[in-house]
Amino acid sequence: MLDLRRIQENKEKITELLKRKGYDADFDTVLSVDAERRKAIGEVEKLKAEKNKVSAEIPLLKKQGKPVDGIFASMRDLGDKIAVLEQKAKDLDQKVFDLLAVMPNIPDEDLLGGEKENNQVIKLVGEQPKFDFPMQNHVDICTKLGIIDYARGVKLSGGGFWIYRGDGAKLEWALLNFFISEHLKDGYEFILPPHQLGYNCGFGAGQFPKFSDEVYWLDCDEDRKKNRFMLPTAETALVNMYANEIIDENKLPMKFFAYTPCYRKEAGSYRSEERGMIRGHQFNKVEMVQYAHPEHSGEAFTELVNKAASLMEKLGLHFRISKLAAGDCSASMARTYDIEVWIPSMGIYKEVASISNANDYQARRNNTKYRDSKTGKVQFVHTLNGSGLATSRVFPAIIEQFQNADGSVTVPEVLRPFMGGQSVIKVK
RNA sequence: GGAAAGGUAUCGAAGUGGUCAUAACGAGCCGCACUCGAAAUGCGGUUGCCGAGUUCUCGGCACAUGGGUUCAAAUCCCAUCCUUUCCGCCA
Repeated sequence: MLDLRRIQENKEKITELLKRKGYDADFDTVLSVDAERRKAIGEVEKLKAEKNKVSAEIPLLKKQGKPVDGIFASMRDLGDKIAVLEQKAKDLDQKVFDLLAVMPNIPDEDLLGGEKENNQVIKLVGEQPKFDFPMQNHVDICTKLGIIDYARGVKLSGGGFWIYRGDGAKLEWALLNFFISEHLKDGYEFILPPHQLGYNCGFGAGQFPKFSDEVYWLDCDEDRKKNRFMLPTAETALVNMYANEIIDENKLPMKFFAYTPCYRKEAGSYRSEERGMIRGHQFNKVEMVQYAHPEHSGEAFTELVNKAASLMEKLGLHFRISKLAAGDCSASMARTYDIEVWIPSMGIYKEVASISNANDYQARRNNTKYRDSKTGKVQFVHTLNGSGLATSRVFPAIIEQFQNADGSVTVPEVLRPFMGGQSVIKVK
């Protein structure tokens, strides 16, 4: 949610920044509706003040035995007038809210405008592996090794689902355990949230109302606001834990991570170009979230990027870090860096982690505040999130980057303690 | 799923149509006094949102949420949500 006061003061600047995101903001409409709203509120409050004044006098008059019937009649009229004006003010307030609710976050000033083509690679780690044998893609390798059962996954649930089995399940679980153990070392609190969330969580995270068709809905009430949905990322849960609360300033920054599956419709994506588990309806992810003091959210962002990158480095994978152009950042985010892993069979880098700073955008939507000791005022916190990491891209990258001539796959050293010391996955 | 009780500030809790909503009473927290210091004690302070003029003041709103009755609702009525206890069912 954008700050209307800030828009009022910096209309041109913010309009220009949002243009970089490809969003054409109509601030004149919101501001004029808001002016109407404030005027209506002024009128209502004036009448209410009068009503309150007279109401306070009634018991005194009664005590003195003076007649009050005439006053009752005029108060009834006043009440009717107030009701009409109040409804008007309420409608205008809702209108301002609705207009603001669909506006994306303001991108940081150092971001380039435009979409993916303007993303900047800011770091390249390792190098593309060379194979002196015919390279295979991860779907073929996994199928031959019997560690991912795509066919039976489809049988159970349709396209976009698969079954991890045997060493595949062990490798997946080892990855998650490795991530978890690293985050625990860094002092992040481990959270296992519900996988079904209420509408308010989607709104608070900034995914609703615009993108509410991209998640799986449960229940069958016609009103979506009464239903729950399967979380598309643990961020949606973590970022709403302190909604409507005032956090002690000295508790900031608060650092969390959660493991959950992520459930996404992924409607309209090109399955044929993204074979195997590159894009599924359910994938596992460990997600990091920080609640930060506004003055220190930049440092928190760097920390999250470094944490995600260090996981990739410890796995020994070749990857790069990209700073996203404004138009490639999601609506809620002011800045995003992606960590992208090399998928040899596709010849491209695929996102395994996305680290973002929402600034106060999410906190404004779900009312998450802290009391500032300097000013004594309550203010919105900054929320940041980052994958740490999603396995569904890391898994194929491991399979492909660490494949051997005989069709086996070498297990990264850091994962071996979580796989009972197993160093290679081969046909049984 | 059935029954009962309940939801008021940071916490406990009083208030059962108006003259007790910053909201009694108790605790916490902050400041001051007493003290060499601390404890104890005493005194004072301690909600958020919105609007108007803007270092302060004035006004409005908020007693789970949304409606209703009334000149007037924390209080009466309806609906919804949540909590606790008991019963039933159960991985």
